[in-house]
Amino acid sequence: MPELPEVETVRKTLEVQLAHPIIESVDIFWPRLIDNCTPKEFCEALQGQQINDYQRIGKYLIFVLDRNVLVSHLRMEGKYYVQPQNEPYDVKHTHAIFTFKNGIQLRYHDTRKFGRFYLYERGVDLKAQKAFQHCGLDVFDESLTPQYLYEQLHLRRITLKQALLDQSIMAGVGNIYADEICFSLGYDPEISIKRLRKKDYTELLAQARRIMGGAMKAGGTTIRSYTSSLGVDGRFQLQLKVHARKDLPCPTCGTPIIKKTVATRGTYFCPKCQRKR
DNA sequence: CCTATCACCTGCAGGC
DNA sequence: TGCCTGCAGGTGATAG
Repeated sequence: MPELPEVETVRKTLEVQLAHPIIESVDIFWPRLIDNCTPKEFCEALQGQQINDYQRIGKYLIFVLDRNVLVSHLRMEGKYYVQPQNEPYDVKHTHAIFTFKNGIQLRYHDTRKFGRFYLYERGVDLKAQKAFQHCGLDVFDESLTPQYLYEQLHLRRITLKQALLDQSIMAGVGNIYADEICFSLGYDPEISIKRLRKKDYTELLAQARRIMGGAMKAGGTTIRSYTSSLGVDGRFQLQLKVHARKDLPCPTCGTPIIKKTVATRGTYFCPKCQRKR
């Protein structure tokens, strides 16, 4: 479900809706949700701690507590709901509930159970932990430069789309925005990354940041049924130019958008505007 | 080290 | 209606 802009929207929403509550208790209904400790250890550790801060790196959401840091990756369908304790919830797909002292609950909902939680001691170097072992620099990290992207990518035998999706280099771009970035660059998603010259990486980074920044401003993208933790569905709709627009006219030239599989992912592009080399 | 493929899960749309 | 297949905004493990 969520790429960087959606996770950022969730982060901001939780910051407003929850502020800094104190955890009364935690219930885990799907044990494998917790990646690096047992549910019992997880629940006992969190009890009594306050949520002090909400952060994000790439697609990871980070809750900073008094003594621990809770890292949450929503993968395909993870969602948070902020609801009062007495409100009914979807028992089948709710896998974790955080109950706060003020009677509010934070409920983690995940149809496909792909999402994961990681618990760390506060103060450890997060980037050195298991959750982040394959996580590169966030799209908006100030130390992310065109030079770095060039060094990491230019010798690899992968397509442009694969490069954009590779979280170990630049973290945060997913399948939707990879297509949108390829469109704004005017490249076919399937071109070899080796076709890019060193100078092209400046534009690559600029367009990645422009697309992701615009999506964050719009509050993320909703296709199908993604709902932010506000519980709104479709209020924030970013206008996508190519993704999920098979057979619809290209916004630039009117040519029908093509859908094909690239790097095992459904990929949309304009066969006329996006050059093969 | 690099790349490709499978595994993890469930629900839904479309074809027959 | 029911069954089957393919597909879904992700990523880790594993096989070459």
